[in-house]
Parts: sequence; C-alpha cells; structure tokens
Amino acid sequence: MKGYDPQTIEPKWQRRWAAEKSDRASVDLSRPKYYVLEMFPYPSGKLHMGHMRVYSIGDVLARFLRMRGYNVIHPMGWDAFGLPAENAAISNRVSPDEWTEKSVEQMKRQQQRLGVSYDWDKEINTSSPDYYRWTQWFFLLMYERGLAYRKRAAVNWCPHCRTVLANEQVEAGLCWRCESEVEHREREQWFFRITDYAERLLNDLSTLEDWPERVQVMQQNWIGRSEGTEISFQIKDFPEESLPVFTTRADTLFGVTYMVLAPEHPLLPRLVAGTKREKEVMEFAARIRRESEIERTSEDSPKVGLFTGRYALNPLSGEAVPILVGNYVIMTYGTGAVMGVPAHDERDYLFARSHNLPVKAVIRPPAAEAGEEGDSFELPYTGEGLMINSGEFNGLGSTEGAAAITKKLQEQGCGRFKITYRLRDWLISRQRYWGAPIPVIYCDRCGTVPVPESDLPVLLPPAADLSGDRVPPLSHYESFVHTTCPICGGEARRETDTMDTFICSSWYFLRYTSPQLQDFPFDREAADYWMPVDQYIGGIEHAVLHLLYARFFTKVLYDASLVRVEEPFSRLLAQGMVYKDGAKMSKSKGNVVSPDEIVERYGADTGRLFILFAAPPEKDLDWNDQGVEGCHRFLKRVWRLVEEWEKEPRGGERGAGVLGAAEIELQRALHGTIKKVTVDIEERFNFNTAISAVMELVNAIYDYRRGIAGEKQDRVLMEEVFKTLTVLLAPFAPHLAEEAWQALGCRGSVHKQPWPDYDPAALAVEEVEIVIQVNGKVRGRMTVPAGAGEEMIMERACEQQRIAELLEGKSVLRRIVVPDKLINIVIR
RNA sequence: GCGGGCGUGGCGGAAUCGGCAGACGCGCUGGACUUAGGAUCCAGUGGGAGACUAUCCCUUGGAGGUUCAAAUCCUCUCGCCCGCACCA
Repeated sequence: MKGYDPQTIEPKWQRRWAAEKSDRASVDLSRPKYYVLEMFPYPSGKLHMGHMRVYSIGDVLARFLRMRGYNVIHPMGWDAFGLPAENAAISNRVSPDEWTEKSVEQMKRQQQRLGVSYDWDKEINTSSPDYYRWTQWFFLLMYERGLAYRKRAAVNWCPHCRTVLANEQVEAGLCWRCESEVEHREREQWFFRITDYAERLLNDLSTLEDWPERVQVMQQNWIGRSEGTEISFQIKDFPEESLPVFTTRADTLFGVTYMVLAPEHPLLPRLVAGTKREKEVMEFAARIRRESEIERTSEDSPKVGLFTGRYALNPLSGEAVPILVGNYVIMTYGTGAVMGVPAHDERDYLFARSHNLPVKAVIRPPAAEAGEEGDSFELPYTGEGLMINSGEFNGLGSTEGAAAITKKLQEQGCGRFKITYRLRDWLISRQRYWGAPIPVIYCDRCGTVPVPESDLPVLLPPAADLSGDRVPPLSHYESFVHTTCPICGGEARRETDTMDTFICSSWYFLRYTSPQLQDFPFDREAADYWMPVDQYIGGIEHAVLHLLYARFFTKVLYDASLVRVEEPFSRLLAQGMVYKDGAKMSKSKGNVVSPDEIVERYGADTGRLFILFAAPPEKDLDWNDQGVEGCHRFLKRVWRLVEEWEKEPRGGERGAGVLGAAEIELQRALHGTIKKVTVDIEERFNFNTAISAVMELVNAIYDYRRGIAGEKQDRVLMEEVFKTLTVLLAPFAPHLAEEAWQALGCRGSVHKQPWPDYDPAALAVEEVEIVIQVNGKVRGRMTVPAGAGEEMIMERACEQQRIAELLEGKSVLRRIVVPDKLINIVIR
C-alpha cells in the first residue's frame, strides 16, 4: 500500500465485486426489502454528469441500506427504443439496433467505472424482443380492457421528427425533443384512455406524501380538474341540433350575449351550409386552423371572431344570441364551444368590445366592494357576488345561484353538473421505425383485429434504409405489412405505427423483478415482494411525462389484478441539475466535464464524493474543479491515516480501558459522527452534511494524533476509530473504503459490514459550554456541569466580571434557561 | 394571471423543534518543511470601530411585527428560478 492510487484500486475492486456478484438481489421473504431505482437512461453512448449524479445518489442509498440489513434491489437497464437512436443510426449509416448495442456497451462501461452497486444480472433493454413482446402484451391488455382505441383526430405533428406527439410531449407549442414548432394534422391514431383514470391519478397524489410538492402540483395542473355545468343551447332554425358548452360560472347564464365555436367545431359547417356567409366563415375557420399552436394560443395574439349568421337560444331566458366562430376557443377542452359572458369574464369582455357585442351585468359585487348603492361597478367583474337581472334567481349568491341554475337546467333536460379535465387521452402511435410495433392487424372482412398473444412478439423487420421520406417507415416493408387475418385467415395488413417509448418505460420497474422470465411480463410473486419502488430518483423533466404514464399503467395493472400496488413509486427524489459557470453543462457552452475525465484524473470515489458533497441532492449543483480537488485531498488525507497506522506496531497493552480526556473526546466525536451520518442519510437525504461530518471526524483524528505522542496513543481506540471511519465512508467512496478495510487487516468486504450503532453513553458529556445572554445578546460563555440547574447557572454567570458589570444597578426581570445551551438574563 | 420554490461571507453551502449565524469544503493571507511546490502540515479568514488587548456595533434581499430570544413564525415588499396558462 503506497500512496492513494485510485487508478489501481478502483478497477481491482470493481472486478472483484463483479466476479463475486456481490450486489445480486433475490427474493427473501424473511428480510425487509428495499427497492432503489434510478430512472434508466436512454443509451446515447455518452455518460454525462447528470447521470453520474443520479447514480451516485442511488448508490449511497443502496449501499447504506444493505449495511442496514435490507434486502436491496438496485437494477439498471436501457430505455433503448426511440427517436434519438433512429436519428443517430440514420446519420451514422448503421442500423438502430447496431447503434444501440454499441452505445449500451460504451455507456455500461462508463457506468461500471463509477463503481455503482448494480445487480447486472437484472439488466434489461426495452428494444430487445424479449422485452418488447411484453410491451405489446400490455397494449393488448389495454385493448381488451377498452383502454386502447383508434380514432381520427387532429393531432400534434412534429415535422422534424416526422411523427405525432402526445399532448404531454408538446411544450408551449414546441416538440419536447427537438423544439420544432408542432403542426396540427388529421390522422387516424391509437390512444390510451388515460382520461378514464384522471380522477384516481389526481386523488391518489395525496397518498404520495414523500413526493416533492412541486411534482404533485405539476401533475395536478396537468390533470386540470374543473367542476362546472354543461349547458345545452338550442339553435334557432335548427331544432334538431343543440350546442353544449361547459362553464364554471352557471350563475352568469343570464349574462350570455353571444356564443363562440372553435374553428374545428363539427357543427360549424352545418350551420353555415348554403348560406351567403358560408364561404367567408369557412375560410376564416380554415385560416385559424392553419395557424400554429403558438400563434393561436399565445395570450397577446388578438381575439378574433366572425358571426356565423346563426343564433342560439338561452335555455332559461329564451333570449337569442349570435353564434360566432373565434380563435380563442379550443376544440380540445370542454365542448369546443363557450358561452360569452363579457360582463364577468376578462377574455369575453375584450372579445365583446372589439366585436360590438353587448355587455350585460348579472352579478353585483358584494356591497362592500360595490359602494353604497351597488348599482355602478366596473366591468368586467369576475368575482362572486349577488345575481341580478336573472329573473327568479335574483338575489342569490354566485355559488348557490350556480347550483340552482344547474338544477333548473337539469329539470328541463338541457344541463347537468359536469367535471372537466384538461388531461387528454394519451396518443401513443408514432410514425417511426425504432419502437415496439403496435400489435394490430387490419382485415377488410374482420376489421381491426388484435394480434393473438401467442403470435407475440410482432418483430421489427431488420432495418433497411430509414432515411427516406415515407411515413411511417414500416409501411414500406412489404413483408411486414402483408399478413393474414388471425380470424378469417384472409389477406390483411399490419398496423405500421410503433408505440411511444413512454410505454416501454411505464412498466420497466416491474420487469426488473424477474428480467429473464419467458412466459409472462413479470413474476407476480417477485413483483409483489419487491414493489413498490421504495425510492425513485430522477430528473424533474419527467414530473408529468414518465411519472404520470407509469402511475396510469400501474393502476391499470392493479385493476387487472396483476399487481398489488396502486402506485409504483413510494418516494420520489427529483435531483437537481448540474451546472458549471452559471449554465447547464452543454456542448454549445463548452462547459462540459465528463465523468470519464474525472474518473481518469481523480478516480470515481473523488467524483462521487464531490457530487454528493457540493449540494443536497434535490438542489442544482455547481460544478467546481477546485471543489473536486478538495474532495480528492480529503480522500488522500484519509488514506494517509490508514497508511501511517499500517506502519505502526500492532496490538499492545495500551488502551486497556482507562481513557484519558483526549480519548474520551475522540470517542465522543466518533459516536457523534455515526449518529449524524446515519440520520443524514436515512432521514434527511442530506449527503452533503453527512460527508462534512465525516470530514470533521477525520480532522478530529488528526488533532488527536498531533496532540498525543505516538507511543501514548490509545491503539485499541484508534483501531475502532479507523474501522468505523472506513465503514462510514463506504457508501460514498466504496473503493477506497474497501481497500482501507483490507489494509486495516479486516476480513470480508467493508460493504458487508453492519452499519454501526452509536453508543449514547459515549455522547454523554460531563461539562457543557453555555452561552450567557443579557437581554438577548451574547455577553459571555462559561463551562458548567451538564444538566446544571438554573440557580447554579445564574450564580456562575454572575461570577463573570463582565456579566456582573452589566447587571450592576439593574433589576433582573426574567431568567430564561435552555438546559445545557444558554441562559438569557432579562434586565431593566 | 394562477401555482410552487429560492434569496445566508469572495464562492458552494451549514444551522434538523424559535436558543451561540456562517459547520464542512473551496478560495484567500501568513508561516513551517523543501532545490522546488500545483505535495504536506500549522495559524488566520463575515463587515466595521477600537490601545488591533479588552470590548462594542452591524450582518441571513428590504421594511415592519410577534417573542426574553427570529435565517427560522406573521404582514407587506423587492429580486430570481421553475411549472401551467385565451382551460371557458
């Protein structure tokens, strides 16, 4: 053992651990289990600091919990299907599977260099047929349960990715992946009926107490539950038709002065058919529909509308109001039509003013806000108040009024209470090659036929040229498309869209529990044992996407009695991003530090330690090269301690049980550190302060060894201190800890040691330093016996000259004593 | 606009239940060892006043408040970050 040389010891232990499969986990009902999971990566081939951070966090927990006696499952795999692989394959002129295989290999090697304690026997790859046959199986399950359906709809189309996208995958009108502007296209597409689960997905958020609030809130917003009333308006001259609208303010029904339809509204063509306005209205609607999402939905784009020539009849007042078509109404929310109440809605007000529509006030603000008479108030008034100009409802408050109106409408058969969600069904078709084929066959005679389970997997044909413009690519694989109908045996065509990769990642945590199982997606007993994931760790970017889809999947599987948990992830840790020089690490900024670079220069232990020490896991982390140096220095410092100890003579008669003051102090430091590190990892997830506590212990050891001459040092105590220090360091710097453990002459692996308990007796102190405050200001300190009472503290405090001076001639009003901490003497 | 979060030395951060603000690390200053130091060790390091001793004052974005005591609780306010957003 000479000098700290991570380049030698790290690979050595990594090989040893791998050979011994020391991190393999199997079902053991006699032991408490713990499932630690980090979001699996897309295999880009390049590990970045964000990866290193999430794996370091997960590994501390996994190693710590194993030492705590848990049966820990800590798996890793590859989210391998998807557009980036396909695009990379096209630009590198290789097939996506070759490209993926190579990337996995590279990335796995990089991961292994970090010394993360994965059970590699559980490795999975979503692009392997062994895996995606079950992804297809889940599609069939959804189909059987009526949760997968096909419909023609205007969908989000990314022209750059040449595929459609789910709503969750469009951010402010841009593709979440390539940031191209998303267009709307009419297409026949497959959807999952996630909206059937909206209420449960929302309600069960409250059971996820250990999820960050911001993630819960983001999901709440996304689901967007809204209670209100659906009101059907009759249309003048169209007795057959009715026009339903959704409103949260049924109390304003008498204030409706117009109606607006979305340009896509199916009723629109019929309303204007054959009229002199037809051409103008339809052209107007077409123009708006051509506008991009951004143009149309940005708040500053002006609200425009056009009269259709038709009138709707207010179901309660009978009043006829004009029906317009307008750009500010969107087809995908509510009913695609709104009632215009300009007096009590900001948007309606703006729209009405610019289109010369009347404004009719029907809600009066409460007297306090409206002034004496309450007759004149500023419009629009969007708050609640008392109903006016509303016939029999006059005088009711907004809340009771809305209920009364809903009731009345219901009696008349033209309205009902309704809950509306912002959440839309999950569009899962993708017009790309590199994904799991949707297992469906179209037969002219039998219609849409799901592929029988026994015919799974529907294999992807080997990739030919993918660079062509033909969409979807699978449609030009004749041998793939042509098939026979499973029902009638006649000629049929396969579905040529593939599934959204978010489906692959919606159940992978179940596959880890029995990754090689051949006849079912996962072993039910294994899943029942390991699930739920106790601690999930990943980036905040999946707050809605992956985390919502996985929750939905789990609920469906629960309903199908395939799993016993309704929620997949008990605890969630959204780790912060890694920054450098005030910006996210990125190639364009030129501020990228790669894990490889760090491992080569300082070793994985240093890199891990820095990442964990620089900030708490959920906060953004500022990369600092000098900080890395500091962590490296610390490890070298630890190393030297062990090295020096090794050279000193062993055993000895010293330390036979009588400890001196310095020894008692060192022992106290040791047990205080055990306590702090345990609490920081287990309860607070604050690895940064756990590490700083270990640093303090190391400083205390140095102080002791400097303060006490070599031959007088208590070797028994020193040995205990060194061993415990090594164990405490094991989750953070696993290689160094293992090497040190061996150097200390201990048997076995440090990672198999039980986590130490602290001895409360060793923490006990005989004397404590107490702060003396006078009127809340620190005026002195003193050392008193631990547990000293108020009288004694007061007496001793007054012995201090400074305190006596301050108290001179003053009367003591109060004395507050915080035992073993502080006395505050209040004087006047 | 709605919702969530954050604001502490030169920097990253600590202060866990209202009880010594600034742990730990970086950086910086001085010193030791050394041919050398980007190795290592020692000392110092929030700002100000002061005989640079004692001691005192100020300090957690800002202003108030509650309290014996506030980074921590309350009110207002400023700034930054994130999510959603013409959602009827």
